[in-house]
Amino acid sequence: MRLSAKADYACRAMAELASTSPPVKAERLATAQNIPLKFLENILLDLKHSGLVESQRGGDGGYWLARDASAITLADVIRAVEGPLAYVRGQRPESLDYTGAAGPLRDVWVALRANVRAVLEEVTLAHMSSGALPASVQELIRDAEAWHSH
Amino acid sequence: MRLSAKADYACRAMAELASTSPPVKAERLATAQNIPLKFLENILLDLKHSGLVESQRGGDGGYWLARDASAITLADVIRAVEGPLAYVRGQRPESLDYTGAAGPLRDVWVALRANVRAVLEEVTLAHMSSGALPASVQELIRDAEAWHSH
DNA sequence: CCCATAGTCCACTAAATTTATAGACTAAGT
DNA sequence: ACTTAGTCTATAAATTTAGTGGACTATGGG
Repeated sequence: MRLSAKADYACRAMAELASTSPPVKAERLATAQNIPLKFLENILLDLKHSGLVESQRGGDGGYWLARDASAITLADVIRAVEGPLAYVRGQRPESLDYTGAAGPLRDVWVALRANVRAVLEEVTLAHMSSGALPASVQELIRDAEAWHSH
Repeated sequence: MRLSAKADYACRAMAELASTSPPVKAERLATAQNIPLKFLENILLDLKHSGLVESQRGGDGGYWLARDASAITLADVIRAVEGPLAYVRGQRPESLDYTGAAGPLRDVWVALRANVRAVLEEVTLAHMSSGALPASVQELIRDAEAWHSH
């Protein structure tokens, strides 16, 4: 399971946007988050087309969130630049059909997506800029670290 | 978040292997699961190099599981052909370092991976061939379907 | 014991996607 | 008018994914 650089950049740029007073220039986001400027501009355009950010041109221009940071989840951001949250072989889990022994696999992918959603739909940009992640997510991290120290 | 065709094929081939008496020829797996034969051979080679399957050449050759189906998880299979279970920009979550407002993002990716693991480390090939998925996974599916019918 | 055959093994090519860049254009402020 | 900065299209480079051809090897028949 892989998350693209584009999605990672988008999340970082949005986190930065959420904690800077608007409007914010693309160049500032690029240097703050170490993202190639031109690539970032493409991403911001995707985000704008999805209605997550708004912008203004000109000397005093820049970008800002289209709605409150608490009303934008990471899932929204990722979907804006990558399409569906979780897909297998370029298709949605439910549109795959498996024959023979692989039958149950479709259900596994559905479960997998549900668990991906459980994280990405919960975390908002407000969580990001406050630094306090939702309790359910924090618990996952604690468990993961406990696991790791074994 | 995307799972490659290779990983999907590998899981399907292993499910088939787990429910056929050995040795099984690559061609049989390919037709049973509708996978390009030559591509499947590459995948089987990866699986062999990871120690998940064994094989024999010659007229009466074929492939079989290197250990019991209940001791091989989908996570094992995916790691064998794709590398780390969940990675971002080609790197493991914990090796990324984020500055400024994106700081908490690293933890989000860790949580995400934990939740991916919660599914893939639980499901074994024995579950696949019996058709009975683990209870925790079944619950996720029920919730996902309830969600969908809204 | 050697040959023929079936089938695995490996190196390589082709296609697709992702990542990144360049430059022309448009709007906003001074 | 001039400068600054977003918008958009095209395209180039790099990486990943998908797919193929042919060499190699064990087995069974003669």
